[in-house]
Amino acid sequence: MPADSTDAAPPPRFSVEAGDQLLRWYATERRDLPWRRTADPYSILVSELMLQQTRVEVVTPRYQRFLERFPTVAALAEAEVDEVLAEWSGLGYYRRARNLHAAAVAVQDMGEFPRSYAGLRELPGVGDYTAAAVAGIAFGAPHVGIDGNVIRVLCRYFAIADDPTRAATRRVLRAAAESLLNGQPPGDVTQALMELGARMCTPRSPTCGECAIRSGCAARADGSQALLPVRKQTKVHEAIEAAAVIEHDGSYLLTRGQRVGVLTEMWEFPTIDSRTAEPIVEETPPAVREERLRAYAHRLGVEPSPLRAAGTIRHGITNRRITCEIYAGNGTPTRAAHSDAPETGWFTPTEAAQIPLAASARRTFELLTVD
DNA sequence: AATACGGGGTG
DNA sequence: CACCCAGTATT
Repeated sequence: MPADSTDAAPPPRFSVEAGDQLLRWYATERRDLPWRRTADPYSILVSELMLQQTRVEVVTPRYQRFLERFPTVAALAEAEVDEVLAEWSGLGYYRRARNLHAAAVAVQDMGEFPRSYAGLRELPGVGDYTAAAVAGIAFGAPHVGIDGNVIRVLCRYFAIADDPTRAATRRVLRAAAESLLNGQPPGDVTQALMELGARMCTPRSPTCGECAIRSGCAARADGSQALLPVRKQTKVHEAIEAAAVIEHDGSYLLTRGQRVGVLTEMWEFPTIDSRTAEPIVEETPPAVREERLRAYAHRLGVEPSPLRAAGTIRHGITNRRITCEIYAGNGTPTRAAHSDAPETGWFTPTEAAQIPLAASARRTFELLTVD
């Protein structure tokens, strides 16, 4: 034991006054978001899955559209996964869409919507945060959802400089958050903390002078708000790809299943990189890239014309930054694809808008029509 | 505990 | 361009 263990700091807790200040601020200043207008657990679950690692501004229009298409658990459970993925296109983290569909099927099988943290936690795609948030918001259960916003607010308010990804730190944060549950509606506690994190206690340039709980904030007192929460840097890998845009009678060749762990069910243009059967690396000359792409197209059962360089798109998938060169030309389906080739299809741009399309492919379509 | 998983908005 | 977002599942 360290020698100073006897004067360890008391566990951080909110005062009753701070809790009142926070909840009063939330009651008057909360944004009118669509998922705050419903008490339907299914709708709230949809919003929470959609909001995982995705900003409110991006989610809002997509949430409305999703619920118009799949208005109930039953409607979603009866839909095909492909329909759900198509509706999810562009939102990223496509496992969420499959999980949401599977969760709807599970709820149908259970006969009723799980109302407890433990019951919700069993649903696919529902982790600690989402189970706590839905339990509190939809059912008034005494749980606080702790997401990135809440972690930031708590680490600053209590000047917690420990790594918030550590289990011990998470326990401290949870206890601190739950100290707000004293007589307050749990759903409002969660959403008030998140709202504060999104509007005042922002990652950069927080507006501490306007914050509802600035008087008790330890980071504001010592000026450490810009340094909290602490985080370790993530390493980003550079990657290079080449994609073939092959047209035939107004339709374009797309594939899916060409990658291993990523974008497995999303349609893309045929793409090669350093790890594919027709590899390219940074040093590969353009003529060889074009040749490898044609070889790939050949393996897909297509006889391509020579391909011309048509531009470059930059995009990122999680920890990779990708430079993708586009090579465009014509091609004719000639025979069956090689047995281990990925799934292929020909789509007009209109048809492509209705299938699960990776964002890079959407960007590529845009690049072509702008020319 | 570390890593993979999308995509986009923002300073 | 770096950071990071209403995180989860897997290793």
